[in-house]
Parts: sequence; C-alpha cells; structure tokens
Amino acid sequence: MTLSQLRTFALVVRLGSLRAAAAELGVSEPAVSAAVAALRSELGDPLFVRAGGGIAFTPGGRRLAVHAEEIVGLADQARREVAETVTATRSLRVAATADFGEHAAGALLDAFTRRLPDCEVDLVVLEGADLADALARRVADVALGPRPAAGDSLDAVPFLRYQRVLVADSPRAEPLRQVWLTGPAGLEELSEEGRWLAGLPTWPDLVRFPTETEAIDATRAGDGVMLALGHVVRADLRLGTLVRLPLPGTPVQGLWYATVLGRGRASAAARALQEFVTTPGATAAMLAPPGATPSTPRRPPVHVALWS
Amino acid sequence: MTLSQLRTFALVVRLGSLRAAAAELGVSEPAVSAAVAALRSELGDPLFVRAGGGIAFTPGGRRLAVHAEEIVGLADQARREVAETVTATRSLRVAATADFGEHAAGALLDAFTRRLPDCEVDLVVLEGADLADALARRVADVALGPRPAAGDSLDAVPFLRYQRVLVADSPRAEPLRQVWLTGPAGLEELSEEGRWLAGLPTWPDLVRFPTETEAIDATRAGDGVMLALGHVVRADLRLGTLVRLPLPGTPVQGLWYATVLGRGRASAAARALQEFVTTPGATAAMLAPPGATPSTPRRPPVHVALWS
DNA sequence: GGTCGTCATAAGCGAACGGTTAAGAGGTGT
DNA sequence: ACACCTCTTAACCGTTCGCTTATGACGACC
Repeated sequence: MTLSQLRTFALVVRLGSLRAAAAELGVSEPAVSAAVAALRSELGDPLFVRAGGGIAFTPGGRRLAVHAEEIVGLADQARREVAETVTATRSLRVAATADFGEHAAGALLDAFTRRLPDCEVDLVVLEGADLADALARRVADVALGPRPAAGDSLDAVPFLRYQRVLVADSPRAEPLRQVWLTGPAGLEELSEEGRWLAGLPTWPDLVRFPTETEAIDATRAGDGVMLALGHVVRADLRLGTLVRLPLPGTPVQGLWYATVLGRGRASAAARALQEFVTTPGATAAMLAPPGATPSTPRRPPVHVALWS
Repeated sequence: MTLSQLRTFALVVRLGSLRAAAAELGVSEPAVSAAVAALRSELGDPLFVRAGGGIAFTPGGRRLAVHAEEIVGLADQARREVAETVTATRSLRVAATADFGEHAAGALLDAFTRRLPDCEVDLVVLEGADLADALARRVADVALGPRPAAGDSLDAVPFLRYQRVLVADSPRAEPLRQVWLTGPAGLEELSEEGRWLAGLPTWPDLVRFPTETEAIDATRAGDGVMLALGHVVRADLRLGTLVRLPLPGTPVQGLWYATVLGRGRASAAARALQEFVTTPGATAAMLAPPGATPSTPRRPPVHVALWS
C-alpha cells in the first residue's frame, strides 16, 4: 500500500473510471490499473468489479475510498505544515463561489490580511457543490458561499445576509419571457436563489457572463433581466439605470456561510477567518462600494485563482 | 514521502532515538537514518538536530510526527476494515489495565459478545498511561480503565464505581510498616488509588504478583497488606479470612472509564461497547462472582493477550 | 455478429525504496 | 586524551514502484 496507490484509487473512486483517472493523472491506463491491482492483491479484496460499461465498487472498495482520501489529504497537509514552519508563514486556502468571490471576497480577505499580516491567503473560485468537496479533500481550509449540503462533519456559520433583486433596464421588461443574465456559475443550485428558481413555473433561459459585473452591464444595455445582488445594484437603482421588477418571491433572501472542517480538523488560521467574517469590520468591508477602502496594495498577500 | 518512511519517523519520535527505532524495527541503524533523511530532503526541514547524547526535534518535526502517527494509523485501519468486509466479521480491540482486565473484563466482554455475536473481541492488557496512546495509535478501539489524562480528543464515559479496601490476614497488621502486595501493574498512577497513595506520608514497599488473585492469596497467607477491590474480597471479609484495616482515606473510591477516540473517529463497534458498559446488564456481569454466569464456552470469541 | 469502449495482462525499463556493511563525524563522560 | 555512544555518509545490491507500449478479454450497443 503506497501513498500514490491510494491517491490513484481515490481518484478512480471520485471519477468512477480507470480511464478517466488515467487521463486526469496524465498517465496511461495500465498505470492506473496496475496501481489498483497492487492494492487489490495486497488487501485481498477486488475493490470493484466490472459492471456494465463501467465499474461498481465493493463494500471494501468504498471503505478504502474514504480512508484513502483522508490519508492522502493528511499527507498533503503534513507537507504544507512542515513547509510553513520552514518559511515561517501561515497559509490559508479559501474557496468561494463565483458570486461571493467577485463581490465580497476581495474586500473581506483584504481586511483579514490586514488583521493577520503573517497569513498568506489563496482564493480559489469554484461552484457551490464543490465547496464541501474541497474541504473534505483539504484543497481548501475555508469555504465561503452557500451552506454545503453534506454538513455532518462540517462546521458552517452564517455571516452575511444578502438579497438578490430582479432588475432590468426598463419596468416594462417581462421576466418570464426574457433571458436571465447571470455570472459564470449560472444560478447556484445550493443557494437560496437556486432553490427559489427551481420553484418557478417556467425555467427561464440563462445566459452566462464571465463575471456578474459584465452581466449587469448587459442588463443595463437591455439584453435581458438579471437577479442581481441588492447591494451591488443599489447605485443603479437610485440613478434609474436599472429598475426593480416586482416578481413574487423577490427579493430573494440568502445567507452566505463560512464553512470549515469540523471535529477539530480545522486549522487555527481557518478558524480565525471563520470568526473574523462575523465581525462588524468584516461586514462593513464586504458591503462597502468598491474603491471605498484604499487598501495599501504594496504586496497583495491575496492570490486569486480561477478553476474551470 | 512513503508510508514506511512515516512509520519509521513516528517510531523515532516515539522512542526519541534512531538507534532505539532501528532495534525496535529489527533493522540496521543506517536504514532508519536513510528513511528519515529521505523525509528530510523531501520536506526541506531537518526534522531534528543532534543535541547532547540524543536528538531534539524541530517544530516541523513535531508537526510531522503527529500527522505521521495519524496517517499510518489510518492506513492500518483501512487495511483492517477492508479485511473485515472480506471476512464479514467485525473486530474490536479492547485495551484494559491489569486490574480491570483480571476482574471484570472477562465477564463484561463475555456479556457483550452475547449481545453482538458477530463481533470478534480482542483484549490487550497494558498500563494505564498507555491507554490513551493505544487509542491514538489505533492499537485499540476502546480503552477500559482509569480516565486517560490527554482527554482533549478522547471520549471517556464512566461506567463502574469501584472501591479498594486495605486488607490483611489479621487486624494487628500495621499498613505503613509492611509490604503492600499488588497485581502486575503495581498501583496505577493515573487511578484514584495511585493518587491517594501519592498523598501518603510514606511510600510503602510494593511487591508485585503476576495477578491480583495471587496477591490476595499471599495476603491471606500473611505476607503483607493489600489494597484489594472491595467486591473481590467481599467473601473473604465475610468469612474472616481477610480483615479490613481502617487506614484513613480507605476505602478508596475510583471510577472506571470506557474511552474511545473522539471527534467521530470511533468505530461503530467501539461506540457500541462504550454504550453497553453503562447498561445494568453489563454492571451485573462485572460484579457477579466468578462462575456465577455459566457462559457457553463453545467458541470463546474473546481473545486475550498480555503485553509486556 | 461486428465494433467500440473499458478494463486486464504481458513484457520491459529506469528510478526509487529499503536494506546491508564499513567507515566517518560529533558529542558525552571519565 | 581517551573510550564510548549516537547519528551520518558512502558504496553497494536486490526488490519494488511506476511507467511505457502492445495485446487480450469482456460487455454494451448497433
């Protein structure tokens, strides 16, 4: 049993296919097959059987899978922690959904790093469904966005109430007959607006933009309607460049959560951020209009990455 | 970073010496040195430095140590769990201190396996200070005995009140001038009687016997005094073959705890035993005189092992 | 009954793992 | 200064790991 064998097997379980795992790892198919075969013979369990076009895991395979993820996650964390003691820096990896990442994460993490200057923060933007996954796989230390569904071993605290209002360039727009402009993630299924949308009689056509800001620009130009964050379009509504459409159910109230691994598995820095997000200073930073806080951009300690 | 490298390093940390770890593993000293050197170069941290006659660990080394134990423990557990699904048996490894193991564990586990017949129980007897260690290293699933000191990530529930009375063959015995006869572990430091003994003005000489039963036999023969379990010597006291000595502080009241790993890391079988021990049936089994419960000894599912 | 997609096996190869013996380096203790 | 204990390095070797390409086996699908 090797760490790399466990890592390979965990990926096979995650993707449900040797072929896909091989592609993901950038190696040939027999390489993956051999790694799993080694585990098979060592553990005396087939781990999975061929079923139909793909594979079906045995009970032993499923049990091994959860431990394999845990083991490789711990090994990676050990590597990181030792590296942190060497460089004398703390690192914090934050995952956020696209909407939160675009409108609030920057200001929030900026304020946080002013509080803890020795902490290097990385931000990865991914979809809401993957937030819990990223935590479990220890790809991220903190997840910011809708409350993850699999909350048994996660510690989620709400920290910001937001509302999405339906806006258009003119009050004569007909919401259910026009395209809905959205950010890159469409409408997150796990979020309140996603659940609200699922309850509508008709499912509108969505048009995705690389950012919600661009979607707002297009809405202003009359290209469609948009379920925009209230505090982001407040200025537009005041100026009249955008108007609210009074669809029942709007404004949709939602909550953003800061989630960390439960059961004492969260790092100190992760808990520090989770506590920080509920402070008044953090709320003020997130709701402030862009540019209001002249952050000293000497050496931006927040790195941002976008995952496909 | 290899599982065997981590296992080796964890042992080095535990023993505080490469030489000792090599002896324990039955390999040469350079083998251990090379394993650790591989970790060193890969992680970019010396992990430890030579200090005086031995070694002193760096902060990175200490951090790696705790994760290394966790990782190899998880790997072993994964192996076991897969093996259990193959053989369709659940196994439960119980650790107990010598006193509890001798007088109560047999009847308790006998009753438990009658309740869960598909569960194979192994009992290892070790000293109280190692109980928490055995849990953390996942050598045992449940620990029965005094409450472990390092209780931060352990879940300990008290389940049996016991008392130790000072007995001798004659009321003229002078406790502080005679040898104290004990079981194999002496007097556990972590237990109530250990703490009580530490508070005495003079520390009596202890004579250890392979079992407490043999110590009782010797006490009956007048070889010394003994701090015996109340319910074990009840018959002797009634018959007059042993008498109580009224030393202040006696009888010493103590509690036995059933401890499992906290934070959701305990197995289902471990929690089942932890719950079972608090039931009236379990208490009755433990306090019943030996031979009172005619356990059907068809195929004794409880294995007992003694660790030096 | 082909054909395709997917996993398994075979043969081979370089690199790393894990072990040995032998000798060196660095400290303690007398 | 000396012996002594402990960790480290060097040189060497067999096994395993992890990867490749090529080919086979098995089931689904048309």
